[in-house]
Amino acid sequence: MNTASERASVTRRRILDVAARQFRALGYAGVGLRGIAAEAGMKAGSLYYHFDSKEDIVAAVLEIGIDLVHDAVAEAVRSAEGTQSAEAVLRTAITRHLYAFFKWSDYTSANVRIFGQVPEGIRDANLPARRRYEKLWDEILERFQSEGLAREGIDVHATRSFLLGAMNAMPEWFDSERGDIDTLARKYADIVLHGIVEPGDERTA
Amino acid sequence: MNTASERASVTRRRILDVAARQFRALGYAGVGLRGIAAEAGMKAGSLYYHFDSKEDIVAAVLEIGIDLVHDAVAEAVRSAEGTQSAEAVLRTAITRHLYAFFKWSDYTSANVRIFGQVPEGIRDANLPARRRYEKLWDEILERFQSEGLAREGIDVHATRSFLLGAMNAMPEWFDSERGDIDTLARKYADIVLHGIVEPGDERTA
DNA sequence: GTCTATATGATGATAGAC
DNA sequence: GTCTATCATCATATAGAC
Repeated sequence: MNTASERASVTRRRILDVAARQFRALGYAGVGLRGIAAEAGMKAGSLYYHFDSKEDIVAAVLEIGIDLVHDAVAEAVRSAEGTQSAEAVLRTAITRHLYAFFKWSDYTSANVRIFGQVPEGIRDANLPARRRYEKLWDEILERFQSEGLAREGIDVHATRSFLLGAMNAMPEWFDSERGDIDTLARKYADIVLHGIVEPGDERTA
Repeated sequence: MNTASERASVTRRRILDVAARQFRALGYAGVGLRGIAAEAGMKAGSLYYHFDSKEDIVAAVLEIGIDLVHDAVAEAVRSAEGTQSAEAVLRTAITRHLYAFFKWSDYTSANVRIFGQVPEGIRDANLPARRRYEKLWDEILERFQSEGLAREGIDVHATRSFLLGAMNAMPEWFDSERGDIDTLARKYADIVLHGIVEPGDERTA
């Protein structure tokens, strides 16, 4: 790679960083190319050297948003799968998801928030990445059933949707000044693994 | 009430129904007054007979979104509080929340999706209603602790955020053709109450 | 109550200078 | 690579006829 295209890549990434942050905060239609350009240090027309359209920009943001969190969780799961228990793998996956979500939260949060607002073609293009990530979580949860650890009646699909929904809502209220991700991940894992009720004879409902 | 103002109220409500549906799908900035007016069977200028501004419309949608689900859950909780167990109350609350969320999902989903996108003044105006609803859930969860039913280390605030986040994500994937709300509510309650892992000697993580 | 007409400004996108 | 200038279209909001 020569210097020119390297620098082009850096600029491209800076534009996407800005776009992700603004899409997350303002929604798809709430973000204007003039606003993105201003925060990236250029004029609106200059964006078209790096991207073909606003849709092109948002498509890139959506894809990165899923890929970042997928790779973070998949890497941890693949390396732990042979040696660690299903419970340990789930705890690691939850921790990685929350870390990724918090760290690159602009891209992943933008994906969660604006996915339903973008033009249909952009949504369709992002669907395979989403399905792939959901499948990863289904495999993590299915181990509990194949190893006979799951309570009867557990629905993997409902459990995955429940857990991802809970985790994805985290950036809306979590304050990193008042708590840390590891502690939160442990609390979330505790709930989904064992629930809030002390086991015993209280099953009177 | 005379006939004129009654009909005005009906029209006002029809406008809000349309606005809630569009805000939910397209985000705050993605909705235009022309689009709302068209679907409500009038021209954009006519909206100003019923509302002062676009902000006025979205403020009403946000408020209704919280109030509907709050009243549905609060009514069930208050009537069951003296006679039913903490677990039964939680199960009822989850069922009511999911029903309300599904039934009036345009208003409540719009609130969840666009709350972060509206002008700051509108957000601030909706905050008391949100806080009130969160407090209701905290009280439901605190009963487990005050009655000694909760596992040690349970964090009410984290649990409430976890549970509300999970439930609020439901409209994005739930298909009423393939499942019913009661079954889903039971699964969600089972997870948050007892977790996915069969109690026993598997605590090796 | 709803209409038309309009004021004023922002939007995505393009063309061509530098 | 970034700029300026521009186009056509859209936005919210208002005024006044009916």
